[in-house]
Amino acid sequence: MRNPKGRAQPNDLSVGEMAQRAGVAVSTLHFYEAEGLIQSWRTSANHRRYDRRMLRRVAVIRVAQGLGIPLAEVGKMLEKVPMEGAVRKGHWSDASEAWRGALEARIAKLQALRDQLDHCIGCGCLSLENCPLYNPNDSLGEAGPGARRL
Amino acid sequence: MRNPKGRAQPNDLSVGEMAQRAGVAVSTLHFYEAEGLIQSWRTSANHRRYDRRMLRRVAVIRVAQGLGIPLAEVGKMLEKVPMEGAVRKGHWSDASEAWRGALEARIAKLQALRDQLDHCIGCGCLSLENCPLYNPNDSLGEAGPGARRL
DNA sequence: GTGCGTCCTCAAGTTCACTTGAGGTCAAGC
DNA sequence: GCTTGACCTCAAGTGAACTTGAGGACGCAC
Repeated sequence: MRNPKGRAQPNDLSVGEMAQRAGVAVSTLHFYEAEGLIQSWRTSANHRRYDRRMLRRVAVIRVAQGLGIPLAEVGKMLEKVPMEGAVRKGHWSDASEAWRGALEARIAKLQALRDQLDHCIGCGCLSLENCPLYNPNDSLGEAGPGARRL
Repeated sequence: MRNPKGRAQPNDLSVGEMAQRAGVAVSTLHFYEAEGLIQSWRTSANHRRYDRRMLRRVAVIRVAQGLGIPLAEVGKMLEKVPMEGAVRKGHWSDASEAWRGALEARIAKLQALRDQLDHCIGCGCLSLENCPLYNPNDSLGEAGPGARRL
């Protein structure tokens, strides 16, 4: 990506600037770029330059990370939002729609945990079968890290 | 732990039984035990036997895991509940109390994400400074995996 | 022309939460 | 007496999400 706009964009950000403004390490941006989550173009000195919209993408990635959603999922969601060309509001809302169900489920689960932690744990219903909280098979980032079965 | 009760407890569970009932792999139980999250005694054949209350501990661990809370945090919370002797309801509610604040915060964050995903992402406020969602420094499992700075 | 700061790449290291594998014990059933 | 199944230990591997380190390039300032 060697400056697709064909000219210098003084508003574009260097890695250092991006890192500072997004609150992440430079190495993290390198990593996200290698994973295809964000994109940059290069100056003649081979330095990265980021369009400001990448800031928004990074912010979304971090929020999702904070909620325990794996990068692969975030990546799928972000595919709906173009990196170049016009980004309409509709792109983002299309993307967000895909997450609504999972978010709702997560909220419900957390609320159930909060409301029932005393009672539910106290009464033993967390011993599995009857508990509304304990449902091993749900998706979107609930798998967690670690080696998985083949 | 060589049967502290001094006699066979026919209601106690083997690893296999525990694994099946808790919905986790046998290796996971070995791992949790090595981490001090659960406890067992051994038969004369050196096989593990679990008190039924360990089922509840495992369930709590799994729920917490599903919410992205790291094992170290879960361990601290579980320290409040004794592994042997009488477990009173108060033990669990004491333990749960420590989590309330963090759970509330998490719920609020998720709700904000749900309610504002369209608008917030669409309008660009996720570009950091103004966004109620994007707050890099909070605790209880929001750090995520990976190498950390020394 | 010599620092200094910022950037580059690529390989290897790290943490967490497990899983997998090799090699072995023990009790029950045929 | 041999196989089968469930269990044991200990070491090493795995995947995700990064970080750290080595070695080097570029551009500006003095």
